[in-house]
Amino acid sequence: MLEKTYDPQPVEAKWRGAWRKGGLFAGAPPAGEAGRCDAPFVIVIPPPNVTGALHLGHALNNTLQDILIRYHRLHGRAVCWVPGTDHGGIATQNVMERQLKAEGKTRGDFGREAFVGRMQAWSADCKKTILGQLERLGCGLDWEREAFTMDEARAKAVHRTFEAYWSKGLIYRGERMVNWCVRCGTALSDIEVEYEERKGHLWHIHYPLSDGSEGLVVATTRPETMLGDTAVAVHPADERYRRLVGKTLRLPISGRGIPVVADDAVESSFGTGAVKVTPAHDPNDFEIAQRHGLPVVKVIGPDGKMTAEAPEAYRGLSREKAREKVLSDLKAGESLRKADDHRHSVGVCYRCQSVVEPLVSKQWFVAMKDLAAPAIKAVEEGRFRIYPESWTKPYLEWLANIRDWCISRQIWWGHRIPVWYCEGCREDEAYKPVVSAERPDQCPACGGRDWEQDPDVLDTWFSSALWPFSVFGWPDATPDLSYFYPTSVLVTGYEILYLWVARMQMSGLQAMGRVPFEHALIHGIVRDKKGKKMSKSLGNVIDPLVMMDKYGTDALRFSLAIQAYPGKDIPFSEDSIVGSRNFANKLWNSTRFVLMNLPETPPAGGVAASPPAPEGLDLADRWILAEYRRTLELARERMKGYEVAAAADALYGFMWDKFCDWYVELAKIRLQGNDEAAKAVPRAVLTHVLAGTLKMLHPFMPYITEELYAALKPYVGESADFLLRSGAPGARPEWEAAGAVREMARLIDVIKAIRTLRSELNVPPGLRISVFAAGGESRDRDLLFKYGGYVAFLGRIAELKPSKDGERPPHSATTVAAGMTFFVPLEGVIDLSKERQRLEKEIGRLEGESARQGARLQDQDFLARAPREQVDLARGQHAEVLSKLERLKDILQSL
RNA sequence: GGGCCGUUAGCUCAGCGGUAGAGCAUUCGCCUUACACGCGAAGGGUCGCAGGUUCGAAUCCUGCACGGCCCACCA
Repeated sequence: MLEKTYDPQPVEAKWRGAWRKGGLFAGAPPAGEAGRCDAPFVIVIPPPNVTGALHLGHALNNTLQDILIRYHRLHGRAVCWVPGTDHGGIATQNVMERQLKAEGKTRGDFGREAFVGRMQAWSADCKKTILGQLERLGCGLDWEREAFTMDEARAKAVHRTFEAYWSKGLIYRGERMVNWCVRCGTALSDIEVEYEERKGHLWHIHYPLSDGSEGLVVATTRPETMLGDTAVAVHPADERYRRLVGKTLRLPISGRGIPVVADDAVESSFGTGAVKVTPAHDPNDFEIAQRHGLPVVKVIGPDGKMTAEAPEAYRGLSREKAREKVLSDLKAGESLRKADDHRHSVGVCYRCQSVVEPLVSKQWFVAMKDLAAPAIKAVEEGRFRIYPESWTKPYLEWLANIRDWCISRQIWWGHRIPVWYCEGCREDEAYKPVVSAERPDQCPACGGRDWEQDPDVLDTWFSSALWPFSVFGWPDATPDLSYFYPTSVLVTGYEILYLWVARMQMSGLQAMGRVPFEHALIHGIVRDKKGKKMSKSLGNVIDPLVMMDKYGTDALRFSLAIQAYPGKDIPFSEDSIVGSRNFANKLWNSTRFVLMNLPETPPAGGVAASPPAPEGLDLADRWILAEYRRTLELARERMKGYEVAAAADALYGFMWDKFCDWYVELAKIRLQGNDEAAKAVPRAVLTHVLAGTLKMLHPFMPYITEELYAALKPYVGESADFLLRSGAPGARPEWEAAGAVREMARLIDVIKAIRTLRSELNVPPGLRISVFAAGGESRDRDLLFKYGGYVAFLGRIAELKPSKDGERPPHSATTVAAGMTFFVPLEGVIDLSKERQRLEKEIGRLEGESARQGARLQDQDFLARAPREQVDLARGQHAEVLSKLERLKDILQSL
């Protein structure tokens, strides 16, 4: 016999081992060509970075994927879910460098090779940890396929892609304005910069003409960059400055002469309408400089300190210190005219949050326009769809306005750029380096053998972009690749829609000629209950591992799933897990109940193997079977549209409200009776519906459902080793009959009315009352007395009888339901004034409703234009309310 | 500056043309032999505001307010 409450830990451990041992999650292409017409359902995991442990975001992301994978496997599809991890470039190196710092060391102390070796060892540990945690989450990943974005096979894919882009002219190297993270010491791509509104100042600085006369005032938020100014720009149509265009200004502090130029990009209404131009440290200024042939003076170096090109007194100062000094020097020279408070957005590194420095430097880029075009087309032609659809527009707009992708990073952890420079030739202006994964042999130009590889590594997203086909062995033409590509759906958060999803689409279309996945399911971010992002510094992090320990994995999964409406953030708190834990317990106990009522030795073939004769079915049986089928259909429909949360909700509601609260209770009537023969039907129905619901819930709560289904298996006549191998749950239309849902609704109406009456009049729960029914249509009366047992059992009624001549017995309370009046004699219990109050309240409520309905039925427009069934419905409802009212008023009168 | 999403019960959210639901919280009553991680009952909302379309709007359209997010070169 099962314990009274569900204890997740031993159950989880047991099945985790059994699933792996049983090879439940292996997916392989069928040997012959025969099976290939049946497209498999395939997901590649968004590979977690090898930086640490699983967080709630991973838990959500992978729970959703596992739900889809298990759901499709349950429904007979061949499935494959590929596990793996991402080396995570900057982010991972940062974590390591922080560790080193704690030891008082830097990566420089190790040297490149030793450092990478250490990273390798450490990341291998992380990999193990993370994959182990995913398994603990219950993820049905095909463990044999584990991939890593920086393993040998993926390196091959990276090199092949680099070569392909290079030979097509899509990759180039150039001296351009990039976003530079001073702290990480590397360039970033445009989308790796986050923008934050910050308080700052708009400084007004006076630049005199070179002859010492008045000149003009510029406005800037970054005064320290003035040391690198090479011009001042004004709008060509700006009357205020027209006379100055072409003149030379004297740059304060450094004393250099710089020209005033006219450029359309200047907004006359902003600041003073005159812009200082610092081509080396501002993307706009860089463009202005290019248009006017201005020199580029780099005053801030990659280390964030002032360079040798800055005036002597500034060299070596940090950006921040330099700003202070510039300001005080300007003040001293009376050049600083004004300082306004000014809010503006500041770019920060998405990995370390430090302020990004726009810097001109030599980097590798991918030209994106030609790659983006097919990706746009794929959406327009319906080959790629995003769920929820609302992300489609931003996605397309981003692609349409795409900018070139800076792919080189000045760090050590990553794929080394496969480019080699011949020492003999590289000084040559026109020298073209050699692209090759391996060290080249002889230089084709000079015959030299002295090579140096480009020191940079590739953006981590470069290898991530290849993931959906690199995991299947591309660039080799493997059977896996032809069977599993394109994959079915990608599940991820909206925060990496551009960073990753778009780039996979582009590279997939480029390399394979087909989209890498047909659908993208975009989920939200897990936040704390106040809607704040979880972060260690805020101390609001909920650790999924702790939650799994405390409430069980299934509870964690279900609480995430039932809140995961597509695209919506999830405000998560421990409370939401408690509810799901309780639900798990509900499943546990309802199964316990069913098992208690089944024979100890299962009959051959089980109790639910063949349908009972339809005439043997009671109303409750027919009703639950109809509700069950409806729920299966609803859940499947929702899963088809990736409405995972809505599917979970449908199953939850059915299981708890319909099955447990009503059917199980009604089944007790027969199960607790003495008629042994009468027990067969509820046993069969309970078993059938419960087993099927557990199956349907299995993708959401795999452990507990596997455990419970295993206990139920002999009674279902099932022999498969795992639930997922036992076929999809089916309804039994042959067991159903029309009208059951309507009839049960009538009876539920009556039962609820009687329960309410009892509760409101404080009738002791143990007191078995008598109930007399009067009035009503014969159809309802027949139903009531035919199933009087239901009402009596659930309403705790000793006798349910027609009232004599429709009279109200003395000292009785009254209620109306299903078109009938019910009298409950309560001598000694009933408080007359309380009963009067109760009736008055009910009458008041009904009168309001009746008035509203009446007005509607008076409305000629409604009668003339609304569909017939709506009018009939309204009439029927009104009649019912009126009759209820009339009867209650009579009774109130007679009190 | 552009775009997207949201604004529904105390809280968190469903519903998205037929007159408002869930979970949690609250109140009352129950250890009714599956489950107190439970059962029964109750209270609580002019569905952000203003117009419009419609017989009928929380649901569709327009405008506004507030909140959030994404994008954009506001020096």
